[in-house]
Amino acid sequence: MADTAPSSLVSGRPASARRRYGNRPTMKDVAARAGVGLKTVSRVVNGEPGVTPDTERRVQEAIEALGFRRNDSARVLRKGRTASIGLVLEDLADPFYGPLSRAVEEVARAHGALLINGSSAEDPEREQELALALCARRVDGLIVIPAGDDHRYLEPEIRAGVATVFVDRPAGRIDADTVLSDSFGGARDGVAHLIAHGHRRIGFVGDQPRIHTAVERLRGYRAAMADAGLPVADAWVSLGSTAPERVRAAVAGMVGGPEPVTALLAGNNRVTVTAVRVLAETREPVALVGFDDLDLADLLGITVIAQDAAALGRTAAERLFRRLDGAAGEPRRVTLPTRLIPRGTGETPPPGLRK
Amino acid sequence: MADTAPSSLVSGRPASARRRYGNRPTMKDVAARAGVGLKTVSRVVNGEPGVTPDTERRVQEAIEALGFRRNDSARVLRKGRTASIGLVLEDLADPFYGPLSRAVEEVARAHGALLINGSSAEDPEREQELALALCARRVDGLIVIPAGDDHRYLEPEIRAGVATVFVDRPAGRIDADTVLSDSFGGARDGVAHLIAHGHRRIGFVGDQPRIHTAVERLRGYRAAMADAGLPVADAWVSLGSTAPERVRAAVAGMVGGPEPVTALLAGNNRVTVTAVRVLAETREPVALVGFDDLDLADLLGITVIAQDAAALGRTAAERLFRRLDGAAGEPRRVTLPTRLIPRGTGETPPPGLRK
DNA sequence: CTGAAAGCGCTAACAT
DNA sequence: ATGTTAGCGCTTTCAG
Repeated sequence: MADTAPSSLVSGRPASARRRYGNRPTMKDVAARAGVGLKTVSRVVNGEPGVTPDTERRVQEAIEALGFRRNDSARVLRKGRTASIGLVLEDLADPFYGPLSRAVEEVARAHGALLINGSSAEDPEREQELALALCARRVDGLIVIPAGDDHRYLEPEIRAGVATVFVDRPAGRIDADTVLSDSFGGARDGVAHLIAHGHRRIGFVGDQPRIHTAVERLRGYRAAMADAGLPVADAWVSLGSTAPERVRAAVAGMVGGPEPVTALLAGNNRVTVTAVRVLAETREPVALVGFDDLDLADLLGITVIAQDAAALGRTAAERLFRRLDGAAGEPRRVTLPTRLIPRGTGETPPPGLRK
Repeated sequence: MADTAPSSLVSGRPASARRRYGNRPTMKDVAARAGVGLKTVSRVVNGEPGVTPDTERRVQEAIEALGFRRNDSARVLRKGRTASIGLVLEDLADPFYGPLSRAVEEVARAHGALLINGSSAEDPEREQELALALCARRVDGLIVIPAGDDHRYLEPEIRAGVATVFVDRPAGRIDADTVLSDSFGGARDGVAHLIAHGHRRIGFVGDQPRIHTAVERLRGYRAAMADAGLPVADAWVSLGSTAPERVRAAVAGMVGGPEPVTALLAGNNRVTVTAVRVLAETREPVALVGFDDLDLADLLGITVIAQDAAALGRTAAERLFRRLDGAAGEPRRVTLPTRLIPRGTGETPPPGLRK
């Protein structure tokens, strides 16, 4: 066959020479089979006008017969838009981020875009690696839940036109659109709630201090205590890893120390879960308010400060697509409110006030 | 400037003519700035050998100065592999699928691939639309948690070389690699557990009958009852939507009917959650075993048949990449075991046997 | 209404 | 060690 002929002598590439994409037919193949020009196939595939019904039918038949499917990689290269966005989050397995991601996906879908997810595992390097890999794939936009606190590495990308929105935590050292929950206000409200129920010695167990929300929630905790004129003992505050062992030790220290707390604010869902386990074993009941709602928390009667993870994702995605649609203007910061849901653990009075 | 000159007269495209990808520099631009050939830039970017340290440095400088990042779309077009895989699941917000997806992501990452997620919302059409969109993007492989029961639409894709693995539920009308949990065995064990604790009238509330796992779990339920020589009243079995209202009605009917059940097998995590809520309000305690583990289920003392969602995802992804690495052979079906975790609700004896 | 030609940005194959 | 050329499969442009 023509296999050995120099390619410059044959206009078309012989079918047997196909290798890529596991032998997939191309528009050229469809055109040849339908006896039409390449562009006509393109028109049919993309539903563009200017094709007679008869021609269209012949092309459709060839498409069916060959099992053709448009190669979007090539399309993307030509068009310059991938109709996909990237989402860098901490851990897709975390019940907080699942709904957030799903909400982003729904907005993307409404805009005809696909979503590429990546988990940073709270590792700044991995966040950067992921975000840049997504940029190399030329996602149209990027939504980032930061693990690190320096996002200058994204500057060239943003300048090059990658719309970028930060969620849940603010960007570090760059100015960018951001959507946050009101961590400060939520924590303050939670602690005020405990104070209103008679507590004076209240502890706070939070995430690592390099995480923005952890610091904000601590601020909220301190603000509520200060507002009530209450002192805060050093032993009542513990920031660090949310690994169960660490949290367990922190909680145990607070309830078992010389100045034992009678109530606790748990800094996020993982902390809450462990705190509930530990407190189930204490003799005196300890009041608890957790940041982030949990499945089944109602059945367990856990009082929480709920964030709306889906709203966070939706808001961020909508802002992203508005930018992609050409919205100009300064980066904006949106803060979504939290909601205190009393369910029992937060309304337990301190021992002294008990009936 | 040369802007108006016909492009055939100028070797390079003037910088002002760039439009795509928001004005991004290309390798050509980098080459020009570094005063080297295009291929040399490619070598540096890809870490290929055969570049003097000095040349490399000059190229790196040009890359930095221009903020160049390789366009993977073009690379993909040329190489024929996208280094990405697709995962079509039901709902990323479901606590069962989050960990599954995360496990797939980890395996993908180990193979240098990105993961594109899509939620079918249990809609067969949407599943197909998503799967085919992923194929059009030329994902190297596809992992599908089926919503529909006819996957012949994937035949051309599979023939064209898209490695495909089904998880959690089997493929419909095509033969393909599949990874499942042992729904039948798990349900049978769960019901046997209840029978061993003295129950005779046991109900089953499951998902819609078009969902494979629902049917399998029902089979397991019936097998255990039959093994014990127990009859099954029609009123004790209810398949359908897992929406809270539907489940609530089904459970209420079973515990309040003329032949009230003393124990219940909940067909999946959503059913379990609602069942727990309903049963919390009944006068007589009703025993419960739930399919799928839940966060905090230990604190609530809910006995469950646990599936390992992460193992499901990991196993499927590993099979996928083995296929991508060239593994041949017939499609294989793997069934992962389930594990019964007694925590209380499944060990409650029926009223007659109570102390 | 239809098609030929150019080229998106990159890599493979082949010079030099 | 470095550069040149062709072409991945599609869309854009422009000519019939």
